[in-house]
Amino acid sequence: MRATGSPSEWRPEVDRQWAGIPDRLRARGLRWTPQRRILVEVLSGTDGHVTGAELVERCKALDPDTIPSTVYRTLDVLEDLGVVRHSHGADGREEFHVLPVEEHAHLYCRVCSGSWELGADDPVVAAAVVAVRDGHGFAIDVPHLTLTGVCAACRAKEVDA
Amino acid sequence: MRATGSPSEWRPEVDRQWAGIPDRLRARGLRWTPQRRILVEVLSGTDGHVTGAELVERCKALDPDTIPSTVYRTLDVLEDLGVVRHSHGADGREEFHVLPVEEHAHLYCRVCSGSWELGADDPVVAAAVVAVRDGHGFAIDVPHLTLTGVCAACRAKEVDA
DNA sequence: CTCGGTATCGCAACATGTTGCATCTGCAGT
DNA sequence: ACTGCAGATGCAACATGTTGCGATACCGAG
Repeated sequence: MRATGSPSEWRPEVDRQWAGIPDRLRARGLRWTPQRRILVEVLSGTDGHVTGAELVERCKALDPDTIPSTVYRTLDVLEDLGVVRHSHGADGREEFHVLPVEEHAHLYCRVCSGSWELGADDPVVAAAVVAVRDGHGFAIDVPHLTLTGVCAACRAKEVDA
Repeated sequence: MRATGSPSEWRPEVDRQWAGIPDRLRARGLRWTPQRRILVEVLSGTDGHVTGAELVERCKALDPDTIPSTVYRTLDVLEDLGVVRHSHGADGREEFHVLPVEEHAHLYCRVCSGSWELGADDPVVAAAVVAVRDGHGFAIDVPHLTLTGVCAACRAKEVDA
């Protein structure tokens, strides 16, 4: 029974995650609504990071009647489901990561506003996580982490000035 | 000429820092205004962390005509002067540190909402700073750093559940 | 297929900052 | 003391979320 009547192209790993969401909601006594469908549609076409405001915009593109508070509340629900994760960027704004993505932290340069990812498997990150856990009993949420500072390029320039 | 005509008690280390602010502003072509005097007065009586909103409230207590945007703009100026530093708490809200305080990062538990300080001289922090600098050429702003995660106590409880 | 409970929605008000602009004022120079 | 002007202020509008509440509609049971 493979590909029986499947319309457009079928990307198993990706689509299966989104297809299961309605039932995963109902299994928790939650509901599958048109508004949630819109947001999930937007998320399924999103790669990497997005701000809350960006998601609201993209939902409005699909449905001009989109209400921001509904989007934010749905994002909370989806975070409980493990579909997205949020962190706060260097400016304090919300930033959402669509899963599955490799867990990663961010480096943000306050001089040039540039941003880099730091994989959770980066030796530096891994060492810090273990050190904080052993030294303080504290388990860090790596993906929630943004390190603010000055990047190599900007540091070089500052020396000149 | 010691304590000549000094009214109330004189706390050299503390008061001198605040007393120098007007001239430090003028030296940069900036101005010393009543609104700034109010904010500096509030800051001089503040210990540790405060949110922006809290500072606005305290200024309003001294002068009901206080305008929030003026407070925020003055905080920017004072940050340039090195009088305060800001970071973003786990919820993304602004958090100001009144100097001089030892540089420190924060641990924030997303389960119990507890918060702990982590000194810049903490071996874990120091090691991470050096590692990121050597590994990525990136200089971390330690005081801007908030690590979100789960504290030891809450981790113990989660195992039970 | 209808019904009822309750999760969700839409909306309005609020919280916390940020920004543009016309007006005002601190203060350096005379 | 007076004056000019760049730096500050006040105000209003906006950006990004959050929250309370009454109305709506999803969906499991009968």
